[in-house]
Amino acid sequence: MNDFPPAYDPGATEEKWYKFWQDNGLFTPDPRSGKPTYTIMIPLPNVTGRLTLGHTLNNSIQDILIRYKKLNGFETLWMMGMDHAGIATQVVVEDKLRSEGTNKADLGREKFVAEVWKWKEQYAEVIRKQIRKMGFAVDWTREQFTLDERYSQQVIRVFAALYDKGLLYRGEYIINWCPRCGSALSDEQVETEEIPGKLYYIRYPVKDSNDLVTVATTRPETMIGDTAVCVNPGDNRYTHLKGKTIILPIMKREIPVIFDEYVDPEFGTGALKITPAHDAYDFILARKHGLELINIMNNDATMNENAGQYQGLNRDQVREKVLKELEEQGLLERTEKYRLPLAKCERCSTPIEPRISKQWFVRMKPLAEPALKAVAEGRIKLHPKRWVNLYNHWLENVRDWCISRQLWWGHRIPVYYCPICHDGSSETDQGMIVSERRPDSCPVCGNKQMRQDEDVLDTWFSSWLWPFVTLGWPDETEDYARFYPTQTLVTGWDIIYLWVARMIMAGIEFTGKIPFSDVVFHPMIRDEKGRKMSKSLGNSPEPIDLIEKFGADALRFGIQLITPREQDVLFSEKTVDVGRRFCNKLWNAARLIAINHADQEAGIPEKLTPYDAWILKETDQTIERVNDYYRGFELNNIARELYGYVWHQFCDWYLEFTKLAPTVQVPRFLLKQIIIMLHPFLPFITEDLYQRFSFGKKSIMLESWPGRIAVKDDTGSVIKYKELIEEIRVVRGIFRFAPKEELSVVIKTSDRFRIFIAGNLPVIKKLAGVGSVEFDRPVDGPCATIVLSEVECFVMLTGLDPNKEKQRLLNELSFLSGRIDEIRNRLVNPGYLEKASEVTKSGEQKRFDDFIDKKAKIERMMKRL
RNA sequence: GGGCGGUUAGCUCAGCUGGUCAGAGCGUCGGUCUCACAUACCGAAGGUCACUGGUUCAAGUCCAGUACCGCCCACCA
Repeated sequence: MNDFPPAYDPGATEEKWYKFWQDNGLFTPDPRSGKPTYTIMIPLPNVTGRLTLGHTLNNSIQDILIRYKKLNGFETLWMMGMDHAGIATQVVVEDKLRSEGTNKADLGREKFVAEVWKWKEQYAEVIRKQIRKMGFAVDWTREQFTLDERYSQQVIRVFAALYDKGLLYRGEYIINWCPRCGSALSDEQVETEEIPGKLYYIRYPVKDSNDLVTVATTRPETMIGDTAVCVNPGDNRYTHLKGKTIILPIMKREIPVIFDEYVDPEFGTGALKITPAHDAYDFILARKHGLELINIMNNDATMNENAGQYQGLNRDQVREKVLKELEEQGLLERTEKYRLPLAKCERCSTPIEPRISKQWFVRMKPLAEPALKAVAEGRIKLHPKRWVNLYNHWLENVRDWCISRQLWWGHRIPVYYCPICHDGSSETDQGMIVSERRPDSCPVCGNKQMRQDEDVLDTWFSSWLWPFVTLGWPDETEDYARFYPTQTLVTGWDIIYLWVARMIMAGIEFTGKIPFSDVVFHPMIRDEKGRKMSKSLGNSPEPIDLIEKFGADALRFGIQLITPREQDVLFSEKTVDVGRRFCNKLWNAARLIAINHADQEAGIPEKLTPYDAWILKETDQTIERVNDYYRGFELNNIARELYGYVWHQFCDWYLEFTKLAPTVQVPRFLLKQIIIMLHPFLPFITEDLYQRFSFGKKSIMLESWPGRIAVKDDTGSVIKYKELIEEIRVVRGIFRFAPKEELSVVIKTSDRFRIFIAGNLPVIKKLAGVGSVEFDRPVDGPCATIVLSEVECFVMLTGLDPNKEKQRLLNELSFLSGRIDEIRNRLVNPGYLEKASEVTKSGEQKRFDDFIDKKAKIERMMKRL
């Protein structure tokens, strides 16, 4: 057994088998096979960084499903690819440049983009390595990147198509502006956090009177851009302000008082200052009431020329100065503590500035309707179901999607402006062309200096096309015909809006088909104390480190084992260690079979030993349960089920039996079934064992998933035998028999079971430490009594204290009495008799009889002590 | 302000359509180096299933409310 070491060493096998699979094209499907297809699109990782444990969880679920389906005869495709991740990537590259003492402005657009490409190449390789290490069966031959040439062309095409359909528009609106990234963000790319802040009460003088109106605001600095004060028309306190003009303090600007139901009289003073260029709702009010818009900020959130003496200062500095000045003028009435939501950039956590800006938007309502229907009609199923609520809520209230980004890294917007004909306004399309290709000249004036829009598209504007562009759409390619629509999407719920809903919309809109039929949401990973994983806390382990320490299989198995269905995962290394030990257990079980059953066939013979029949029945039940769990995507329960079956049925009992009953026939057969069932979770070790045992196919990946096993033989004797052995072990423990002391037992039982025991004496002797077995002999002297149905077993207590045995029996009796009373009450209950099913009733009755039986026997045994 | 999820042994979690559902793993304690595995084996202890009502012959299991924990959405400055 030199080549079968007693401990499993993942490091020695993993790399080899991954290469083996890849070299043999096992990850690459054949579109021309007649098999049904099963496709999963990987949620494209950002090239920005390395994969986290979250990816490990996410991807291993997909790998398990892919491998399971492949074993079940499907032509499987797991599409690999990465996302250019516009802002995220640009941010990190900018940081890198800064640390090198340069910046993107110095480089210029072209050089900067080239720099990002270099970065991308480097990090894509890190991600690929991580995926290989984990054993993921992604199809490398089809790998794609959202900025690949062909992919980019389709993104641009889609932009033009949406424009032609009237689903795109450009306009000046309040958008979320990240001053740090210098770009617009979509609503979904903003995160809000509640922070302690203050509510400032500021007095605004009324023109031509001594009146003052007090407004409440959390952002006093924006008053520089105020263009009105708004009150509720039903608010009696302010009716006298009708037609009045306010003198805006500091700026000395005259602004009107407007009336709108929007204002809540209960909040603050009931008077609201309106800053249309820097607040989303103020902007809407301004449009409604025809107010002036004053933009007071630059791109980096410093004040511009409209801010007068404050020009050049940043937001915090202005706030301080404005407050100071107001105070000096006696216009700051008071301040109070207030918790307010602060909107921050998802990527760099800089506070968002709502800002007027000219951007491109997608009209979402028309896209949302069919997407809602697809889920409502069950054509797309979400797992767990409860996510449907969230999905519906977002789509029913969907707002238009701001897709332009003021970045350089991304798909440049295919819009061209004629420097002569286009007047720069957003209201007219004069001199503006939306085109997949750069137009040679302006179709109106013939000018050849057409200028392309400087902006790029939101990353998600490319990734929402992922399921079909990767397969060749819009061309009717073989891949597209065979693998689209895909089947399962596996993702975290955090991108249900950003990605899932949008893919559904895009799929239906552009291909006319739903892009996938099941969406499996998995929880988020937290550390063992329930904290979010983050770099700063240092609680985010590197998957690669864990693989090196425990093995990839161990990591995959452990993480599935602890992933709950409804709650976040609390991760700790301990769980990976459980996986590691499980692998070692499996390894050693195989090793035992290799030693003891080297020459056996890996099939089921005609005639079974009772042990074979018993374990085959257990195996069959396990297969059934595992299949059920797969149907509901309950991978945690599959891991649990297989763990329990392999360890506690197969190893603890069956393999022990095989040592004592050498006529057993199915160890090799079972080993083969077991490693096939475990293969989706533990690809490396199972392939390694498969090859060691030469089970037939070139790779375990080409095997077939175990079918159900029909077992006709009665397995009752083995089950009873196990119980008897367990009970004797308990007696050993209670009476502190020395480990090597051999017990003498006398057994009274039915003829059948007596014959069974007599024919299998080595088993009870070894597993229960029994020296002599006698049947039906009168028992004399103190003994411990074990009562099972049809069996009485007396363990001779030579030299031991019978009082302790009495105590045990008393305990047993009191337990039984409790159970008997409980069931009796039920059985005489008229409601129960009327309503319980026959199956239930007969089961209960049988249990009742068993207990009564046991009790009577124990009572008899008590007398004997 | 709406909405969702969770609350079961010390810890992390299973418990589907109400009647063997009071479970597993880890941890703890006691005992074994038994020739596949001490990365193991054998055994034990530990919970009135968050709380309060209700439905039912019968409730971790269904309903309502309460309390904590977590999350999502929302234009109250």
